[in-house]
Amino acid sequence: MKITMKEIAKLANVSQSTVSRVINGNKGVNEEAAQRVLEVIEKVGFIPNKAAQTLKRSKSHIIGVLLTETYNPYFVELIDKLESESRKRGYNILLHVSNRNPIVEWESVQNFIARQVDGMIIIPSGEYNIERISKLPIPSIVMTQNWKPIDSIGLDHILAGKMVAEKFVLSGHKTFGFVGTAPDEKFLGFSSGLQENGVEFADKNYIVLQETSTNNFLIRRDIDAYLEQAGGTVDFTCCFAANDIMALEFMRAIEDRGMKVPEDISIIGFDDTYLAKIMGISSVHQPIEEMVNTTLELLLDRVENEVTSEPVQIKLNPTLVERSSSNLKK
Amino acid sequence: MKITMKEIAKLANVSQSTVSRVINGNKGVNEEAAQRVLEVIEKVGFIPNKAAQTLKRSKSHIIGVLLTETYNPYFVELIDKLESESRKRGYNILLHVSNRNPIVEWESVQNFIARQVDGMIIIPSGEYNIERISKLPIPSIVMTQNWKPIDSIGLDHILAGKMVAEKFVLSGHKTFGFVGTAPDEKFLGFSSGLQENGVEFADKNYIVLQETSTNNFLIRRDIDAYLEQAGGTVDFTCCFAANDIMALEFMRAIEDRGMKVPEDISIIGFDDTYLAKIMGISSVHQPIEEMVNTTLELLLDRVENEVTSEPVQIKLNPTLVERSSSNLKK
DNA sequence: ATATTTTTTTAAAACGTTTACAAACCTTTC
DNA sequence: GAAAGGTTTGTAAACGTTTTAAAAAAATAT
Repeated sequence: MKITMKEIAKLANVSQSTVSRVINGNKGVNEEAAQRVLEVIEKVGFIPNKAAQTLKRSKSHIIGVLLTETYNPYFVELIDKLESESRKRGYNILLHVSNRNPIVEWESVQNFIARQVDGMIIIPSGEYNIERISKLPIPSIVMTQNWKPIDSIGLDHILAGKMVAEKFVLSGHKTFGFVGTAPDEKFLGFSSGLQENGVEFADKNYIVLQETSTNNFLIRRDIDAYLEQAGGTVDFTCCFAANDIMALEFMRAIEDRGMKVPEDISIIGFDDTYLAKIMGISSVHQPIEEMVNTTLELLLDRVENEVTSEPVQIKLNPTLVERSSSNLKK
Repeated sequence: MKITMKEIAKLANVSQSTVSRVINGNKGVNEEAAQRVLEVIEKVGFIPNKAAQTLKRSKSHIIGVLLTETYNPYFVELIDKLESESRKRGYNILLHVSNRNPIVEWESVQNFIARQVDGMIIIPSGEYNIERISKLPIPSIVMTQNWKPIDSIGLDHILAGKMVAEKFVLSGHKTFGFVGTAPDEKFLGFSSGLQENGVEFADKNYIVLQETSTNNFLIRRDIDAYLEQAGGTVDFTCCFAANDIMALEFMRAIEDRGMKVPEDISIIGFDDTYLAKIMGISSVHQPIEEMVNTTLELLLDRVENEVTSEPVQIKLNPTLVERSSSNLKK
């Protein structure tokens, strides 16, 4: 039923290995014979079986990409770029989404292995599986945050937090808010940045969001809950949000309650996704293009050159894109 | 280097075929031997090579998913659901993005074939490749719109357009706007819906957006251009947008110019993505869950049961979710 | 002419599985 | 105690490629 190199060989009156050579552009094939083979291939529409190639070559030209979630447009912009850049380089993308479930995460990694991926790009759900992933014989790289004993690439979140803190302080703000899930490097940077500038972050101004991957409406729910409990207002004049959706939802929530952005409250988000651009939200820029290119370069270098140097942690520098949601001094 | 069934066999003191039987849970293996095999597998962490399995079984358990673009959150919600549901059913996702380029689209399909996917789910860039895709020996299904000689599933866009038209008319509107790329079924339904209700759509109220997949900022640019040319205002009191982003961008654009939504203009978007939910935009709902489930059911039925009945076109019914961007009569 | 080198071709062994078939081993049963 | 039956096991072929090693053919030199 299915057409294979064997039939091509028969039709072109050569041996199978000759067909293979032609397909792979190997030297030492008579010009005329090669022509005949190509014609037959064209005529019958033969497409080589990559499962067989993978088996024989021990190379699949597949990259496993594991996302935590898709509700954040940032990850989507990332995967879009990843797909096109990988394809350009001759690799295809096998996609998994862990929904921040460490068990699913590990299963996905196992699946990648079973599928013989040449490399894996992982946005981890936490540190749960980092250790064992780093021990795998397959090149793997962690994106969007730096993790320790593994190749990783990400913005310098600490620095980003500090940068925002400094901006706020220099613009005259005295009280500060933060929207995010459990305290992370962004928050760490933010609060220590405040300290370095002689002010203190007040814990009650931390709007804690439940960690969630599937349902972004919890964000608004948690923000509303916070605002209700706080009496419909807020004890700070500027606010840093851990991503653009949070920034947007926070903005909508306080505007619904009559506060004005940026007059009453300045807001800065994170990721600089199209959401921030559309909505005019100031945001810490993620250089997606640079990130993807660097990631693929490193990963494919490991894949193709069997380099086994120490894992590296690549930190990218944050920049702030100012829009109408914040009123900052230059 | 790489560990195979052969070593497992040796270590467990059985033949390779026995190992295979154990792994696949086949009957006729001595309980004690099976136990031994499982222990060895566990101990050395053996994972069967799916490339070899694919080759032998002529079944990859991979589904090729081809998207046009990712800027529209609707497609993202779709792919997220597709990934999780496929995984639940034992299939993995190979992802391609065509960026509405018919050549890339066809290359992706060829790649799917080479990769031995069991089925393909395609959001097409147009009709360019539909014909030849429908002729492939691999089950394929087109999503989000109905296309003719191929399995397809999508909202009834005509009906959706009519529904919106009717809603607007019944709510007392007399002038109507539309935001979208080249006229499609949504617009067709919308304008014929108006006609059926005794009113006419004025061509000058069609805000034409350049077809684009990579850069959503063109949307705002085109809307601004239209508004400038129209003197900063608009000749209609209600507007239907072909997707939620367009609705959102249009809303922002007219609000920036001092018009009020919904007091001056009612807006209804399309897809009912989280964007619409967050921003309070009325929108025609896409039943993503139902769509994905129906798609997979049909596709996997074709894959697993070799059913070769005629292609079907499945039409889903639109419903309208009303939010604060429109002021409609019940 | 033949010997030598070079080019082109083929046959066959892998890659890691699954599976049809046959062999070996137990039980029963008469 | 042998025939019949059922389990369990192993051998080997196959899936569709790539690639090595060797054979064949062609080209060149002597």
